Amino acid sequence: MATLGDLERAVMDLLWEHQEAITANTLRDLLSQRTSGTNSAEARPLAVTTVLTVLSRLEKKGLVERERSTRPHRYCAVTSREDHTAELMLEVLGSAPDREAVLARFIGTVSAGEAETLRKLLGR
Amino acid sequence: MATLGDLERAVMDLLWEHQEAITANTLRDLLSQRTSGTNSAEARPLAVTTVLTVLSRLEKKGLVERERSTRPHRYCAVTSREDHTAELMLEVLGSAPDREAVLARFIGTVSAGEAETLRKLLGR
DNA sequence: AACGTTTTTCTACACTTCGTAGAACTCCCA
DNA sequence: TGGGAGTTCTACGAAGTGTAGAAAAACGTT
Repeated sequence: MATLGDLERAVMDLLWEHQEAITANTLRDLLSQRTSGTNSAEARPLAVTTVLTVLSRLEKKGLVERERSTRPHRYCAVTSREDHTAELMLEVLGSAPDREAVLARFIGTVSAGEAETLRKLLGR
Repeated sequence: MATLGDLERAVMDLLWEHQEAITANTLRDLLSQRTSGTNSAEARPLAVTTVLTVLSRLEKKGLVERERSTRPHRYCAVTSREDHTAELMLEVLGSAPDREAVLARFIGTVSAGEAETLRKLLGR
């Protein structure tokens, strides 16, 4: 229950960037901007229904919450990106019977600066 | 390119448990054992071709290597489970623009014993 | 060299997820 | 109460996965 598709991912990224809840239309516009830079031929923007479908799926997955009170519904991410990512990492780690060995490998790969941060976070 | 299906996962787990390369038939038997405990009605064991299909797919994904020299081919995992898991964790972390914030959340969740291990691994 | 057995590859199908969006329905304002 | 904005329903194609039969290849034995 972890992986997201490309579009789902893009939507989550936008929701995470915005602190405020936003509408499907706004999202559609933001998505168009995002891709117009990448693509040469100005790809056709997505239909709003497409965005709404994706939002519904994300809602079902528990990643997105919607305000039904306002007329154009507004959507926002349930958890912050950091929390979500950290949770994912734990999910990956969780399935291992040898957590410490995994952590050892993991630590060996983070950058020096990050190692320093970790040291501070771990205290003393 | 990260997620595995249930059967793929089960096969990888068995390959990781075995240090030696093993055949599809052996795997089939091990898989049957594994499920017979869980399931009451002694589910029908998998066909060998099923196991072979899964092994081919895992090979294509670069997770499994096969010895073609011996007649019943023998299969083994390319990387250890720890390495694989650590890599997955990095993959998850990698997509974050705020790696340190993620690490902070992550660290906050590991057990005290693991935190101790991490402290040692980080040195001084 | 031919046969039967074992092993591997090919082909196939059902089911799920995801991107994509039209059709149909619901709301609300003028 | 009619029309436009918004939402839900329904649908379809592509990809990935579990599953395995059919066909092909390889090998040991006579």
